[in-house]
Amino acid sequence: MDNGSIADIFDEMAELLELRGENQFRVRAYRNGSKTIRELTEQVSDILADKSRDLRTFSGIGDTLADKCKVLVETGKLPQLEELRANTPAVLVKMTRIPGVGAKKAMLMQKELGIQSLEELRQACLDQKVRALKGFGAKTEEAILAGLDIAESAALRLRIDRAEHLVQRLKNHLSSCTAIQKMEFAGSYRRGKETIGDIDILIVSDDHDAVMNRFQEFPVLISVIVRGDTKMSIRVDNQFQVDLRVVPQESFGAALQYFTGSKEHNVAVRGRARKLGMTVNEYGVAKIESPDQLLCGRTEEELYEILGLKWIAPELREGRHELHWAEKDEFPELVQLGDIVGDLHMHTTESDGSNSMDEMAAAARARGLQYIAITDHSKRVSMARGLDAARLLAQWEVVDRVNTTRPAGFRILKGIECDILEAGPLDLPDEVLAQADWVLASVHYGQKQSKEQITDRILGALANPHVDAIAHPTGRLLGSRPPYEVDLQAVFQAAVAHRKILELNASPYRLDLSETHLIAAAGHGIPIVIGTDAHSIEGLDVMRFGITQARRACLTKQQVVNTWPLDKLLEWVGRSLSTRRACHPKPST
DNA sequence: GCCGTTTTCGGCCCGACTGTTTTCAGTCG
Repeated sequence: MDNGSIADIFDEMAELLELRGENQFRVRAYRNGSKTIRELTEQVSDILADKSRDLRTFSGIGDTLADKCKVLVETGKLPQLEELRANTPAVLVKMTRIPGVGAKKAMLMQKELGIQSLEELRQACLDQKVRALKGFGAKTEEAILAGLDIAESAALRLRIDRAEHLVQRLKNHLSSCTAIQKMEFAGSYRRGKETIGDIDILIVSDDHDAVMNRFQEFPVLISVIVRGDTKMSIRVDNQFQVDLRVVPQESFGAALQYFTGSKEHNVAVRGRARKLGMTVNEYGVAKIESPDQLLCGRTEEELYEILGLKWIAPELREGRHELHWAEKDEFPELVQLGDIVGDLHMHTTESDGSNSMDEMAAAARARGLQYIAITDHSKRVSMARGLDAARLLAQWEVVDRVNTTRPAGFRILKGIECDILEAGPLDLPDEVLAQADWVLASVHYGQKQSKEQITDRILGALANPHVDAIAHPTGRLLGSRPPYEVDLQAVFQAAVAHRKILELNASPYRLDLSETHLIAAAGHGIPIVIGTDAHSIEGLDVMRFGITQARRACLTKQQVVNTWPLDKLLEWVGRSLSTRRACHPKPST
């Protein structure tokens, strides 16, 4: 059983225990354990197999959870979970997805009315049976009826690019409101997560009503969920939720810190504050004995400082190691967009891109890049008019010619995104690949194959001396296609053995490798290339999403190969500017 | 269920808003 499955089981335990009204700290313990397991860079089974190691050394894992891990790895099942499942009607979990319905209300409705499905719940509301329950009323019943549709489409999260678009629209809409003195977008959007569950807006203003009235006029607003003195939440056209808070100027930093989260980060920050005799809320920091007397709160910097911490980049606020780093001011030097000097994954009109090589090169130069690789598809990707050997060699002749006329300080690399065929071999012969400056290998077909088959295909590509990197290594499309089955541990080991690079595909549709996988890859010392996979000039601009993802995975400039000068990169992959790979074979280890 | 520079027991982050209540529980973030 892999770590993800164990983590899923702990999450389900937490959900079921919560439904049963268990101690909230016990529930949180399962969630914390799940998070720790999910983010481990080694397999739990490997750690358990090593007698000199102990799972309990990882934070959040104690005697009980360590035992449960052992049972899961050995038997693939957890008796306590089976028992909980058997004794908890499945409809309860579904009911809690209705906004405003939590464990208590769900339990009560299920028990008193014998509800077995959401459809039965809908009927009970229509029959006005729900409003008769103790603690319920007409308004609650109406809210449940309205929320049933939302529950069906729950788990909706926006990709980061779509969230960015919504943020821009909100900014444009709100910026005309003169009552707004200051505005910032917080939450998981500010932390740069790959998908966003809701948008949080923070505003400083003396006129709360004016701000909220303007917010209420947002063109795609569907409904107002709540509106109080300082807080307002709306739902927009695609059921997505946007929260707005109006805070005083002197609390802006504390509020920004609080609403940026993550929840786990905030729990850690507040826990630290308590140990120091202080308490933190969204208005500021105070001593426990005089909670009304704020010590600070105007900026995030002063909030962290009073707790003995350096300011923490939002991308790092996930309740992992960031407080330890902030305490000692020993942060990794995170890669930045300005560090990027090359882009090694892009397409042109030769395959399925919409701009020519010349246009892509000019656009890359305009963005300050020093080198790019043209990596059109190989022939297997017939839908995309993939290149066979003859067309590819012809393209490379053009590249050679263009490079002689280009100004110094910019170079196009002869590249290819070569398919790893269903049966295993690469889509182009070695003698062709040997003439490339840069070879990406990737899986596009046969994604339903078994874990062994797909892993073998990728391991085969890594063993090929002409391949430099594996592109989008898990093949996922966020929100629409799960990753294919692949043994990434084996891929990481092979990448190390063959000195290969792995891609972080910066497209917001992919962001592949994921943050957790990047952390694991970096832990193995594997260099990462951040590629845009651009299919047009505009596609080059998705580099920023890749950078954010890399920063969340704590990658430094040194770990990202397209921050390196071209000479260093080519030396690393075993080529020189003037000679072919055949003359300079890559070392085998 | 986890954890420890006061602690192996007794804590565990904190506030806004709503609806159903006559002072607060439930939900959410």
